[in-house]
Amino acid sequence: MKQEQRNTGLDRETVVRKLREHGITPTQQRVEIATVLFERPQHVCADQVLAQVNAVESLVSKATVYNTLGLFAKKGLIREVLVDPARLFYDSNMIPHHHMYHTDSGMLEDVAPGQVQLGALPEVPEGMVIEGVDVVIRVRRI
Amino acid sequence: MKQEQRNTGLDRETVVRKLREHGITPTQQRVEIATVLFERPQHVCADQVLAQVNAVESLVSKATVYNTLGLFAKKGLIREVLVDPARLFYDSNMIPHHHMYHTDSGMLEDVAPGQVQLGALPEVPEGMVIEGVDVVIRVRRI
DNA sequence: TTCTGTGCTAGACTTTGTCTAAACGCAATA
DNA sequence: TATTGCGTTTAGACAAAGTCTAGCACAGAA
Repeated sequence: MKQEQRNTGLDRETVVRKLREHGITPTQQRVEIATVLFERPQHVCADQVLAQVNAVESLVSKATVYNTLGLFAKKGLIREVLVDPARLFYDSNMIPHHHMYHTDSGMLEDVAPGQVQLGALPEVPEGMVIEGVDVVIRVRRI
Repeated sequence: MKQEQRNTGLDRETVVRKLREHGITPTQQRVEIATVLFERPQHVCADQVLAQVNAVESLVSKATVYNTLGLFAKKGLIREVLVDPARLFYDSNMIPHHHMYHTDSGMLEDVAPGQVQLGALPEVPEGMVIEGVDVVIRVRRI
């Protein structure tokens, strides 16, 4: 794999710092993937990340993309979004928010948390903690 | 395929009526599948339905199970539940409710709608309607 | 230098779900 | 009774997302 920096808005140092802040050892491959993820706020699946990372030249393998996305999600750098039964999406926007999913087009939109009033959550069983609350508003053409 | 009735709580006529009420032609296979789904309120994936339907003798093919579950969901007889990235679950309980998902065990629990106060929903784009709002509370062991 | 642990990789593999082409079933018609 | 037609079912091939395995590379410690 090459050492050159990808031409992007986010510089390498910022990405490396971000990884370190989340307890992730910043390897070449992880930095490449993180750079793609944070180029712009977006919803992506593993396949798209793989394609974007390797767009110019082959930098990262499929296994590493899957492993890395899983690691990033576990470490709280990105968030899994379950809307499409066929594939798992990842959201690089960690500011709390919900989603609106267009079932006919597959489009996924962010919904500001203020736009959905989520009140009292139910009791959580003893010894359990809430990992997250996902709200997905499914919409379609009339 | 055999004509015998499965030994269950719900009788065939009730199931047939239920299918008709949802505009579904009640074929032998569809009745078998619906019977399994409504034996008790439960969350099942296609694989489990396939196994349960064919537990005693081969009654329904894989393709038909998948097609039928899709049809039932489209017609509003059952509901798709997206919690596990690896497989699609179906919920035969159509009374509005939410879900609590145990990420470490894969267990899926119902949450009464009253336990989550969902307030004002966001504006829906022109020409679109809300198909449903899914709330999933992900919990895990401390 | 050798050992140990972590990360990366190609490619095989698994699993869920879809597709296809043929056969079936049943009702309506002749 | 035979025929036609349409929706349904089927076995098995297929597709696609994601996981696993075994080996290699590299860095730090002994």
